[in-house]
Amino acid sequence: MNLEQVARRAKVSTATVSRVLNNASVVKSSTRARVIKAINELKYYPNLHARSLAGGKSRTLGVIASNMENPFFFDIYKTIESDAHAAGYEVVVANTDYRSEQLITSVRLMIGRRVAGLAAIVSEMAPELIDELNESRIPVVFYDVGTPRPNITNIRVDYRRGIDKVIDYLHSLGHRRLGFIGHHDILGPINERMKAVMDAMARIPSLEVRTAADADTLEGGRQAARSLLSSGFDPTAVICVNDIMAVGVLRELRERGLRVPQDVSVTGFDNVKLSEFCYPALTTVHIPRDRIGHMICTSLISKSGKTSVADPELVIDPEFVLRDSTGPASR
Amino acid sequence: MNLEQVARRAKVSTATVSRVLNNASVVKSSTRARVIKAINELKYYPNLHARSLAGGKSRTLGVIASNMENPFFFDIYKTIESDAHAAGYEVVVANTDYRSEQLITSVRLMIGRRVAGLAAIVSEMAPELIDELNESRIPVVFYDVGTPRPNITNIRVDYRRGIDKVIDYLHSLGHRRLGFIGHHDILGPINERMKAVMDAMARIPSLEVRTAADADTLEGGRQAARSLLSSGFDPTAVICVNDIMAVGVLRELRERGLRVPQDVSVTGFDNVKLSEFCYPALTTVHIPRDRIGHMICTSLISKSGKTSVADPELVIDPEFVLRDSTGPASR
DNA sequence: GGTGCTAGTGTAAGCGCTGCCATTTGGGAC
DNA sequence: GTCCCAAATGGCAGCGCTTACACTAGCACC
Repeated sequence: MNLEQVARRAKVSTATVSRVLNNASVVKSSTRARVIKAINELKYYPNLHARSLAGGKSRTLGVIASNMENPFFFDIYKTIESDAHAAGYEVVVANTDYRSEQLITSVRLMIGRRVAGLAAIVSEMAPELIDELNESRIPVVFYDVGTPRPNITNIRVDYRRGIDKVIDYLHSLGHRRLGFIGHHDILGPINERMKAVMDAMARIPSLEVRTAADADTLEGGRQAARSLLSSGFDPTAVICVNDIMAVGVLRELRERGLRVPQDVSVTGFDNVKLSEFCYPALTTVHIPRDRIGHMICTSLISKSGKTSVADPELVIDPEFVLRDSTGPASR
Repeated sequence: MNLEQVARRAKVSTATVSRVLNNASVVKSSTRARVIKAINELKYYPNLHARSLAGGKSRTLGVIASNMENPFFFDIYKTIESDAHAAGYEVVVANTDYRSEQLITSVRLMIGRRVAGLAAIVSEMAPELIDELNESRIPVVFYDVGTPRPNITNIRVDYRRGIDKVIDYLHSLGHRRLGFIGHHDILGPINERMKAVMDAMARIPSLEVRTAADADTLEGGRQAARSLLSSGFDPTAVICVNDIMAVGVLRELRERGLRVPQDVSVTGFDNVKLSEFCYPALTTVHIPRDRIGHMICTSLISKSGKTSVADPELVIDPEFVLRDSTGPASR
């Protein structure tokens, strides 16, 4: 089933069918009607591969995320998807599981698909990609990592400020022994969130901080809490790198008979929907995922075609959200 | 950057480069090495569109789900993805948001992409699709809806049995006034879960059931609970169509000062990871999402190529999981 | 020196579209 | 009736790849 058969049936040329399909240029409305009739009768759906091969473009955006299982990433994805659909684009996703090897594979896959734009919402990085990406001439947005370059926009959240807000708040409540829970990926000394915690420690001398890490899942949060606590360390507050892990921590504390916030305070990050629905509701830091999604889409879709010269770095200042999982230090 | 340039650089023909790329047939290892060198030097990545156009196939599976935001769907997707990758396939997803109009769009998109196989993990349906799908000759697996046909495999969970297990258990604890919370999609009288509840009511005369529905999200669960309770109905147990909505219900009850399970029992469905992490942990029904994912992949990948004649209908019997959100009826 | 293999490569015909350019058609204007 | 100029269509060359099929060595054998 292809253009030619439709053309034959409608007694026109393939070019005309193509014009109808792309509702471009002027096709006499009687002709158009005949073609559309043929298309429907034959249940014809254009071969997208042929289309993008011939057209050289693909009206598809690629989204690569570290962990779609975490609603944080998914929320951004959803916004991108709906914006893209509104603009007539499709979206294809890929997961990296925080592995930069997988990032490379995924980027190459996207290049192979000749996507019209690529959003990398990842915290891992692979330097060799920058070159490949640049040569591919695909507009790219990095969220979280990377530095701005021609054709590459960067969107970042000022995690440091977010973490600082959390730590200052906890400090004001008398907390001095803090646990910090991250996922494996965040352990690298280059990581900004880790650094923020460490810097805060330096800034506020009375602070004692221990860290633990595990997978970026509910279960990972629980495991990390377990290893943090069973080391004999006895924090009055646990700061978590995100809400999902915080919910995991909540469970571990509950099972150990520790009350939140009376015995231990817990904080999340991201302000994912779940943070309001868990018990107790999490004190967290809001990251405007919809705004990020919109920014990404705008940047990608406006850029495809035009080669913007100066690509800005956009930094977002996250907002502290007080709920029920934090309280005065108990000891 | 294309095959020809690589060929020129390696001083071979495009056919040979293609052979190397598909590591097919016999290529002298010295030649192969030269080609690979050229590929790397040029940072060449094959145009996937051209590939599938020329080859007529696409080594891509399509997955269409009703609501990827719900981990139930996502878990199945994840399994499919990892199985697919292991078999050298890629996966593309689409969401329908329970709208059959969107289902149609997505299916056509997948046909346009000439996917090697299509998994529809949806509860909505559109009859006209069956024909289109059949004519497209794409192997299809439906989860949850539809009836088996040539080239279409069906996988179902016996929801009725699951619901029955829940109702019987609650009944044995003395519960007589039950709330049933679903998402909008489930309201249709044809829906099996709804029917199961209604049939149970008929089966056990002393039962009184009221239903409420909202979106398939945490917030939707909460809203549905709100409308159920503010109608003046005072259930001793609330049965939820899935875990996510149940967690939403949990919150609403908590905010109304109702204790779970002392005042009201709550049950979920699916046994999503979150059901263990919320408070109180949900009594639920386990649906083996990994098994479903494997079945889908097996069916799709083995089928692509061979035209299996008899496509079985696979029915899964779900298992009751007792946790902390249920207890004896209070009144 | 022929003949018959096989292993390794090259040639070229599409795959189903799009987009440029050429061609036809149908009215006015004269 | 002629001429001219849109408006509407058709023809066809690619897009970058795969895949018959054809071809060339190189070697063993009679």
